[in-house]
Amino acid sequence: MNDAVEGDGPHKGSASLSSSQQDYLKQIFLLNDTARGATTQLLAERIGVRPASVTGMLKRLAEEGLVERAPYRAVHLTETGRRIAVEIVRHHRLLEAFLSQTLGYRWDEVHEEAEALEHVISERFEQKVAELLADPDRDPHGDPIPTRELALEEDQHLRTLALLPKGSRGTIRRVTLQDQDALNLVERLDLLPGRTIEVAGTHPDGISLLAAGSRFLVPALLAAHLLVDVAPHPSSAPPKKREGAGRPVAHEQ
Amino acid sequence: MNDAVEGDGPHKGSASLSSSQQDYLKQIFLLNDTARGATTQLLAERIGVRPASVTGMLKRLAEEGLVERAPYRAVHLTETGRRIAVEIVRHHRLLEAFLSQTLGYRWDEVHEEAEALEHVISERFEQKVAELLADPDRDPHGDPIPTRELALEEDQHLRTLALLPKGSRGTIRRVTLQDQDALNLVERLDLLPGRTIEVAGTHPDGISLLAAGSRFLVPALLAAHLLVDVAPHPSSAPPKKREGAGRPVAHEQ
DNA sequence: AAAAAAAGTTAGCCGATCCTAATCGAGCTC
DNA sequence: GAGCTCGATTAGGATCGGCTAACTTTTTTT
Ligand SMILES: [Mn+2]
Ligand SMILES: [Mn+2]
Ligand SMILES: [Mn+2]
Ligand SMILES: [Mn+2]
Repeated sequence: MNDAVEGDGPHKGSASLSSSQQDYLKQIFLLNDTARGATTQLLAERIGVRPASVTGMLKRLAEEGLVERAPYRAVHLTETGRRIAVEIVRHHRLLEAFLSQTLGYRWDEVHEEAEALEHVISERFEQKVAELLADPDRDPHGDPIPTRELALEEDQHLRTLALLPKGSRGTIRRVTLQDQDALNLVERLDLLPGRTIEVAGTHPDGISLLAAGSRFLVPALLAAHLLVDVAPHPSSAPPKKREGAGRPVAHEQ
Repeated sequence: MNDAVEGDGPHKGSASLSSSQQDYLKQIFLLNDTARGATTQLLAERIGVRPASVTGMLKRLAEEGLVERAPYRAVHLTETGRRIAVEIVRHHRLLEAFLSQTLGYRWDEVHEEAEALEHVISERFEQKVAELLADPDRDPHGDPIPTRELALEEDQHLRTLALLPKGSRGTIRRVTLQDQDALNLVERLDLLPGRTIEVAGTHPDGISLLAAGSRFLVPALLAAHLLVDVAPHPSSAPPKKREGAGRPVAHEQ
């Protein structure tokens, strides 16, 4: 069977690739600026297949000039591959914003639907949605939406909550999680993008937080995935030395 | 590869079938209340595959209890198969209404996009769109949208423009075409659903029409696909004997 | 009713994507 | 630096949904 959508256009657009290929490219892209890089195993986990399948697909993608790889090494995207990957990330995040804002999806419901739709919508759909939402630059999780020209803003000033010293204050801007349970917890704790918080203390198993008057513990695993826009520290509270393991933050979408 | 979406639920919902299987069921449904029925050849044409592929797929669908067939005969849907088919028709038409009304797609752009999206949206998406549009009962082509409970209104009072006698007046309600060129022509002639028309004369090669002041010829092939809500004939103009071949009207979606 | 035409089916094949089991290699441990 | 361990690859196979070519059945024509 040929899952690939028609339209083997001149520019090798994402439209000529199967959903599966698109997912591989997207995950390679998302893992690329991560500590370990896009390894066979991580890709297998993210995509939900066995490592052997990843090896097979990477070979095919390499043949098509979308990735560059050396056996036993992490893969990298070619420029063409990267363009397609970013295109899909744009679809995904734009769709999440759309589902949330226009269709009234709950915060934790958007991801799954976008995961399937991202491969199917046309450029026209993308365009119309972008218009309708007036070119949003963030999805509901705070992830930046690549522009129409596929430029992707980097969140250089954001810092992982897990690494903030006691006394830090700031605003949660991104939640880089996709696990349903984790998302539900974030919602129950009201730690959605926009929420202002203050670090009340650090512990080996998490971060004690002050937000909206109450104080509670954010598990370390969760804190590693909350990116905070740190407020310029008030002169009265000098920054403390940070602590906690610098576990790499893996983004989804 | 396994194209089928997960979710092998208890009720054998459409979600456990591949897009391909869904398209077969849909086309069988649409051809079923047609003169020739769902034959291998017609299915092959509609779906865009070779007849041999249709035979193969029908066997698989029969094994799964979705169709009943006897070799060399037209296929029929089982009750399960029908339910799934109608579900997909609902998705398709609801999506067309949505693309048109919410995203501002042009009349002739909606079909193709809906063709792909129909297999991918969740029940939640369907639900939210139906809410947003306040349960529309027609898509932009005038095709009835099955209800949430999958009831499908029949257009018994509508008649094919091709068969109307001279002097008939009425309102175009449905355009059962999907060919892009044909759709464009319909739009140029301004024969969209809602347009009031009067038959000025019948010819072997088409129907002469009075609409919005101007008079023009509608090719027979087109006229066969325009369904008209005929106005009660004014007492002064007695109905004439009809003429023209009773070519079966094949619907898409 | 025989022959021709059209429609449908079968057989054999292919490519895409997944799997398991077995093997191989890279990089850390001692 | 010899192993050991874990990650990666290869080999072989399954399934799905297409295709072509050849054959069979039905339908139409003569
Ligand atoms: Mn996806
Ligand atoms: Mn997101
Ligand atoms: Mn379809
Ligand atoms: Mn329609």
